[in-house]
Amino acid sequence: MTPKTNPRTIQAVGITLEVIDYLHEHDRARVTEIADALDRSKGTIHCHLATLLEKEHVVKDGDDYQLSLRYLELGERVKDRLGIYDVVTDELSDLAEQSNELVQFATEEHGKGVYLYKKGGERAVQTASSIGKREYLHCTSLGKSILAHYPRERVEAIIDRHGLPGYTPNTTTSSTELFEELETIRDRGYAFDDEEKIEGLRCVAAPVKAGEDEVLGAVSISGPSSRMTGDRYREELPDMVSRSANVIEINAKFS
Amino acid sequence: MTPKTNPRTIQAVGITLEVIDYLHEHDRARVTEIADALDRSKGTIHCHLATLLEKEHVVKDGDDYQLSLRYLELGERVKDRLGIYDVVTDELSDLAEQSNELVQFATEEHGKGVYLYKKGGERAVQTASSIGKREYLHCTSLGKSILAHYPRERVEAIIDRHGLPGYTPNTTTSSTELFEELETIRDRGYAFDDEEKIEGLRCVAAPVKAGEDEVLGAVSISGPSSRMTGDRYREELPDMVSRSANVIEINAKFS
DNA sequence: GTCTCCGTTTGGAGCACACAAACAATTTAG
DNA sequence: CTAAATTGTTTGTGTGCTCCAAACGGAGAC
Repeated sequence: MTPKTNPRTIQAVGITLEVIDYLHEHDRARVTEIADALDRSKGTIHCHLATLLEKEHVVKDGDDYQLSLRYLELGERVKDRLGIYDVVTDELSDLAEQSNELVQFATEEHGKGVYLYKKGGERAVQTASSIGKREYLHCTSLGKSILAHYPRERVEAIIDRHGLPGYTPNTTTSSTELFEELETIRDRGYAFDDEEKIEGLRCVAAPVKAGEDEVLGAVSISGPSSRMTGDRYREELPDMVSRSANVIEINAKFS
Repeated sequence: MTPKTNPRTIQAVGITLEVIDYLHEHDRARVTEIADALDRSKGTIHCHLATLLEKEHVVKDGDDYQLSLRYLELGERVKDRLGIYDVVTDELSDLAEQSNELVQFATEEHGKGVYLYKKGGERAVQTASSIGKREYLHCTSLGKSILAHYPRERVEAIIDRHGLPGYTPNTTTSSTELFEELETIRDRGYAFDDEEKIEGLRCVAAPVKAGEDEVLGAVSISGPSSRMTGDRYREELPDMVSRSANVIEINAKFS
């Protein structure tokens, strides 16, 4: 498919990024701990941390290292760049109140869905996902509603990269099946997730588009299967997410 | 003073961090632009960006590169780690409403003040500072109220590193003078900024402490000198920030 | 006291990185 | 429309940087 001679990559930088990821996942860590985890010598990790410290990307507290507040700054900047963040938060607050369920907004990056905002209604389910979390696209309503509006070759590239892992009996793991489903979703305007990622959880999602081709992200409502039934699941909630997605679309144009 | 043999640092990592900083400051950039700015060859920057891309720390849009949403995730995690973020936002909302001025919260890192939250009251002044922004400590009320509770040698280390640059005629640029002022602040419990950073802007700040030694940060109120006069400037507002700082202190213990 | 575990430093060998130059693909000039 | 000028990308190459292993020094543990 893609002959793609591997682009030359820099080992030292790779190690540092692994160190950053490790600190991200463990909050704080010491030299030996990281060295063991990444299978590198203590001296190597020490040098990398010293570099990160000099550039103020980490903070040293005794012998513990943690990511510095610089990442707060970087995160804020990335968030501002999105442009639609404020619109999304406003609209999703309303939607959470209306539906009394968990509502979320996600966008695609590097072939995965990235959750940008979530807001729980009064009786909303708790989920592990939070801001910045990454998730497969093929097994969530958010993901499928985004993929439905991508050109076929882009979807194929994503499948090539990440595959179609199955989580429950309902997960779509065949690409031909997925493409059929995406077509239905594109025509209908919204996507369902009937316990495809987590058993007992049903979701509905609608895409937020900018123009004809570009997809900014998607809005979803999630709830326990016991509450997501009949007309509510098949009509009311789809209407609600579609309306919300539309509101965001319109407001996004003016920001 | 500090013989401090320079800890060995990794050049390649340094370059990548400079690339990240450049992308942070310019939102999006191309290879040649970055190469020129950092005075490196195109090929070099290309390799670094390729590495960042593979590790999904940047996104490529045509020939433009930008920081990926991964930094949103990293930023959220760093924010969560602080632990007092929610307490601060709640309390500062109240304080902004009460005072009708700009209120801010900052903490110290690498010898600079880092703004974590700001909230404008109804008539609040606009400032350039926003979340994550770094500022010298010696010329702001926030900074001075933090420094006042640091041991002398720690303050000296910070002065050694960053100096005492002057911004207005009122800026304290002498270290002996600064130490005298810090003593007064420590005894009094709050700090003033009388147009020491920006002409026409006065501020009051009080520290948020955890135990005897540790300083979590500081709360400040800022406003135009014309409104910050007499008893309001000298008594009312200091009382308000002190009370707010206290509320945060107490709530921080339980989180 | 010794022992063991840290973090840090050092020396050295191998190869990875940064450069320059060639290449390809667009865009601009004319 | 062609030619020239910029792009981004690739490749080859030498140097000097990185990574490792081992030694060092300090902090607890017992």
